[in-house]
Amino acid sequence: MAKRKKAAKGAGTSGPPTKKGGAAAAAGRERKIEIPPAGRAARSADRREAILAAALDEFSERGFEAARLDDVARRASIAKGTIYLYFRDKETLFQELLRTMLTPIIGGFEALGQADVPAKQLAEHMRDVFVKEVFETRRKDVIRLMISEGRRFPKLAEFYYREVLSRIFEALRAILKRGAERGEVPEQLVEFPQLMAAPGLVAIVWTGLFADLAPLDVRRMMQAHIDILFAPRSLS
Amino acid sequence: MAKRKKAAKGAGTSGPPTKKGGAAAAAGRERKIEIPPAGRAARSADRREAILAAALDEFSERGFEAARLDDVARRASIAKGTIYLYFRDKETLFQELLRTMLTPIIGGFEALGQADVPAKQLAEHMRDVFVKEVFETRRKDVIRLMISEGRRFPKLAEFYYREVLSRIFEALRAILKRGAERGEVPEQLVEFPQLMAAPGLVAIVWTGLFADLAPLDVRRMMQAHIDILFAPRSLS
DNA sequence: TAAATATGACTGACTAGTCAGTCATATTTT
DNA sequence: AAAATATGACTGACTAGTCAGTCATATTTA
Repeated sequence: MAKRKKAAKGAGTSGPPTKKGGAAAAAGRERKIEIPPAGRAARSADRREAILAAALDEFSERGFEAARLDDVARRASIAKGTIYLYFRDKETLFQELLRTMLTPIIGGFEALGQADVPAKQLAEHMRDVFVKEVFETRRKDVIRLMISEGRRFPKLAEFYYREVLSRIFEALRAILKRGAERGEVPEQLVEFPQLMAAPGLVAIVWTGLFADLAPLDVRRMMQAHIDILFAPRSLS
Repeated sequence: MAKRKKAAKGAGTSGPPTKKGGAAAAAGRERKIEIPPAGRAARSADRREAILAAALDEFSERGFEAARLDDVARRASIAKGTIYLYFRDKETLFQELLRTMLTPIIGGFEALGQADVPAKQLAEHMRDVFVKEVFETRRKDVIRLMISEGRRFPKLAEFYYREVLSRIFEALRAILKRGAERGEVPEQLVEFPQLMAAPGLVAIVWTGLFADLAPLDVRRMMQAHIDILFAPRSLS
């Protein structure tokens, strides 16, 4: 459909593709298969990042359904069509966003599983990592998105479980098991590491809903939790 | 979201609107027509319930934005327009749904705060109530909706906090305080009753996202949690 | 090196559809 | 019959996704 060109064609400022003398053109047939110019590649990566950043803002402010790609584009200072050069569709953009933000946190937690240190100390370190790397960053918003929308994206939930949660819990279990053997920690925690991570979830959900109504001192709550779990226990 | 806010006559938060003179509609607190013919009132209440039930299905399956009122109507076996005889708009329907489902659970929990029984026993009773009245009912879905969408409905979050959470936590605090004084329970819990309720949140979120991937025995998890919290403790 | 040519990233007007909310009409109740 | 209810076709605001066209930059040719 001819849309309607507003711009008057500039009377051939620069020659449009006139096939011109066939002989000469035929010469350089094949394309050089070289790496794309650095400039373009870099620009491309920047664009992608800008889109993801804008998407994070919009998605966490309005939710997946209500977020408008027009707004994402505006926020990223690009045209809407450009988004589709980088992501197949809205859903893919959403999923890529979560994947991109969540993947990096895995390594850090996993490494902790190895260290052979008193469990309580490890727990306190994990709490610090959580507060600093998740709760005080945009990752908190990403996890909130996961919690809010994950149900409608089973693939995403699976990814999150497989790539993030199960690994963290694996590490956690190792720590807790060692701790339980030394009597530092109740045995039940080994079976339900969720109980160890629960305050992190509470923190994210609570602050999302009631930050103004009833502020929560997340760090202190997590400390209290650790103090309870790792308190010296009587023999049972 | 609502596209255009027209005058939106009549239709309060609940009850069929009296379309009559616009003035009359907004009139008194209580309905003008008290003790309406049984048949009518009953039918009306049924309709309202049917709509709410259908809305719960649709909202929890698709989320607030994606849920279609056409589907709600179909599910309730009524015409779409009928919904608007009972609820002002989609948002009101949503909020009424949450209010209606959540309000009843308050009483039960609050009553527990009074009983003078060992804290652990109370905790186990609360767990039973939670499992039976929340986790094994549709209320679990309602709370999931609250968690997922609450952020975009600050009024609703406030209602939930004021009418539900703060009351439950009040009762919880009373129990925990007594328990702490008797040394049954660590003192930190009094300051952060959230730590007591955390497994409930974990249960709802976890089963929503990972039910298939990694089933969770909620009852046992909650029991483990109670066992940890109420384990005999060494003097500190 | 400069001019000519080719590339593909980028744009945004546009299409095709969706769905909340309305209202003229129909049905039921009194 | 009149009033109260219910219906569902209809409207129009809104938006995901498309694609013909542009233009800055890269590549080739002279």
